[in-house]
Amino acid sequence: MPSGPSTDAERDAPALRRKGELTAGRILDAAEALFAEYGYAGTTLRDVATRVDLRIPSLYNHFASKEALYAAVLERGIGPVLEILGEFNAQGASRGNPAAVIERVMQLLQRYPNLPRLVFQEALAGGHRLTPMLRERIAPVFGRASEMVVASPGAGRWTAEQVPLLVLAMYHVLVGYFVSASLFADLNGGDLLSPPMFAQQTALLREIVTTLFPADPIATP
Amino acid sequence: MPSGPSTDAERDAPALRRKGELTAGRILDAAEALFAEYGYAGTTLRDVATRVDLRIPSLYNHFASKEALYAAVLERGIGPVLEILGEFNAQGASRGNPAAVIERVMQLLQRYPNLPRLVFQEALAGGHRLTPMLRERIAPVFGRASEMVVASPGAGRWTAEQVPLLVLAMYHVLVGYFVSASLFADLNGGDLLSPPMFAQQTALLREIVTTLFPADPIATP
Amino acid sequence: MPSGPSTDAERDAPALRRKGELTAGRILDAAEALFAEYGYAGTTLRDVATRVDLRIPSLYNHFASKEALYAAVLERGIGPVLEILGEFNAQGASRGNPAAVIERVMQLLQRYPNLPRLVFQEALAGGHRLTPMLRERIAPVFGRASEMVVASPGAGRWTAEQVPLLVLAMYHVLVGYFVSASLFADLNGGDLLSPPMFAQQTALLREIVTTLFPADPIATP
Amino acid sequence: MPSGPSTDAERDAPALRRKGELTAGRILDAAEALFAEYGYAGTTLRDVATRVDLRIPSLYNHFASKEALYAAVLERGIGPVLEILGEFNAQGASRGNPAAVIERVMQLLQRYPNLPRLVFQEALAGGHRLTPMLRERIAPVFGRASEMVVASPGAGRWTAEQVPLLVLAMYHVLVGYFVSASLFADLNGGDLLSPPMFAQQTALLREIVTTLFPADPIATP
DNA sequence: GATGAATGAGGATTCATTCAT
DNA sequence: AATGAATGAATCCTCATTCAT
Repeated sequence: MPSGPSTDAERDAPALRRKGELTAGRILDAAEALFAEYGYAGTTLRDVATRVDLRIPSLYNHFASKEALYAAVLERGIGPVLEILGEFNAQGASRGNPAAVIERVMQLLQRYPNLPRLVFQEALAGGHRLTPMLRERIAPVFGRASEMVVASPGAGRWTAEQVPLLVLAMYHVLVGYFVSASLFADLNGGDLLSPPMFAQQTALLREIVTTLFPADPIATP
Repeated sequence: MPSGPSTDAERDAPALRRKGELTAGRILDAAEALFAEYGYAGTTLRDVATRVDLRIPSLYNHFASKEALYAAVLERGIGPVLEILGEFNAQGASRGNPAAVIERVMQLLQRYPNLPRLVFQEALAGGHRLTPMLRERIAPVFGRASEMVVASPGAGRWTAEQVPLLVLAMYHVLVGYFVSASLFADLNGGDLLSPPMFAQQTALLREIVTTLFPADPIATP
Repeated sequence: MPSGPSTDAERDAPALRRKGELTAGRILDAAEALFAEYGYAGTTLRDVATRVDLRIPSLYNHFASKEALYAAVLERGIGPVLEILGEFNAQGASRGNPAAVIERVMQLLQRYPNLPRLVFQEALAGGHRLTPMLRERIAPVFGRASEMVVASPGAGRWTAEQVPLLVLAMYHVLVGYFVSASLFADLNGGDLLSPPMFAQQTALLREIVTTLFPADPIATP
Repeated sequence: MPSGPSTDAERDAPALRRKGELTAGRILDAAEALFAEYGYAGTTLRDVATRVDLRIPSLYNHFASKEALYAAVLERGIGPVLEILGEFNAQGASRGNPAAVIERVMQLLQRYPNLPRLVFQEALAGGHRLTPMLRERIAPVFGRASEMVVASPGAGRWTAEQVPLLVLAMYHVLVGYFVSASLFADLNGGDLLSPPMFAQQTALLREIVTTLFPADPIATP
């Protein structure tokens, strides 16, 4: 049980901190959505402030600059995903079941739908704004993914040089799905982010992976 | 009898027009590269003008506004590709050889490396700036691609509902390759746009397609 | 019991608001003089800012746009005059003493010397920038002035159809005096806005009105 | 009968000159209307060129600059009126019939309806753009008008100091009628420039003048 | 005489940021 | 923590003007 506030002076300190963090969170939420949709240059602090019903200068009480806010958004968004991927790889790389990984990642992305778009914004811009730290943490994920593919039963059909490109391709299929959602809705009418469509995409991915990495090693003599 | 009156105004028009069109072309080149890299909001007319070694107001002699310039870039970039895809589909849909199509498209994209990035910029932004005209011309390409997949020999393994998602996935693999080039270089060190890498990617795609749509339907019992 | 929660945000609001309103007032003053002299198109925000010793963007902290600033100038300038005229008419229409009205209006205009020029700028431009609200409030003033003329003792010499034109003529004499001041100085050398000249003009107007509307109805059989 | 063009070389010279002057005239027409409505600053060469269906640089074949065009408009507009007023005064000053003068001026202004607005634009701006030449020619008109008033039979009621103000007032009544036309239409609904309204105004002016300067000096003891 | 292309100067407006309150 | 006021820098765009054609 938490101890209540004792002296008069510090009475509301924790409450305030809590409130402050709460506001910071709301700012991050708003900024994430806007950065994902309009990119860094296309997002203004005015937009962010409006969404949080604050005045612009108040944002500076929580983040030192627009760049810092952007970095925080990326960190908060990418960080957890990287961690989960990391854990997953740690346990599972040996078992090497690509289909299971992909399913897990789809679940992740469903929960963080802005993430793929943020990452793509970055990819388009050359990633120059990614914190070096973030970069350092993204690279190994790619590496481990490649290792996992190599270790998978059906990997025999692919050469060592093809594997990174294969991982890249899978990454594009996964992430592109989210990025193209609004354009696809425009052209085709279907809402890619709706649960049924999402389930279909997951199933399709499973099938694709199973085809490319047949679990039955007999198929690849 | 004097020769028919020729308006003074039109005397030297051709020469001027030629020069003007040339400049317009250079502006489009510069704008295309910049829009592809920095997006619409991240690109300034100052950047464009600097690249063409013109002063900003001169741009307005060729394009009515930044938006109009952007539209012209998209039109000039996407237009030809759509036409080629259209022709290709027209002839080939019957034969339905996805691998060949993909190879052809890779060649196209190699010649227009900015195109995929432009399209993804649009996809991220929701495509709101795509001319309705452009929209109308993109949709059928997707449609015909789906038809072609359905008509291909190895299509048996995929349901009708899966096909559009499958096409979307292939599209992401194709296009994403170009978009991620700079990020990939950062993480992995390899230059995706170098000829050898490019050849490898093409080969990989062929193999993927052959696996997903085995030409010999017997292979998929 | 603690006193009700007072939002942090509103703590020092009054002081700030006071300062802000003061600045807004100074901006209005400067803009009024400039709009009156150079018109809407001929006045730049740079001129306004310079007069108030502010930088241009600061103007936008007080007025949303140049148009909004112009509207505010008109409202602040015309509003009070319309109110005073309204009150005056309300009391005096019955007594119907045109000479008194004119004298009162002259005093008003002397206090708001920019007003006539603003109004004339608008008249020349077709009044398209007058707020509909302002328009609605100007019309009745003209109407009541006409009624007052009709009700005046010496009105007998003018037909009903002539009255509006007569009011218009008086309005032009009144307002034109201020508008032509600088041109008159140029041509004639006299300063129309100097007190003695002003007194003479007032006397002249009284005489003109008395002649046109002789208080002694006997003179008009 | 005029001699036709003789040698081949100069064949079309007069025709060209004629055509050029014609174009210049059309430019002046367009510019006059625009300057009258929007003022000097509010009128752009683009507007003028559009009205004449020319491109902007062509205007420079006829007028050296925007200022020069403005000066030419004023000269062409005010010049004839000044001349006519001059002639009129020359003959009539002795007879001194103000009512006749006013009627004549009204006819003039009806033919040059943009003139009053141009002049008022100038008055508001302080007349700084009036050619010195124009200034020199305007002043004497005012002077002679004053003399005429003094010489008129009913002048007895006005002091020498009042006369210039009286002339100024009459001038405002005359000219303001045209300036306020569009605003009046807005407020009152009547079209001041329609022939019946115009006739009424002329009649009213005659009556006003007759009242202020009774032809029968006996009436003013 | 007419015009396309080019441009310096300047237009209104927005943006990210700071500071006092 | 929140905000009104202020601002330097930069935004897109327009304007009057020139020049080669």
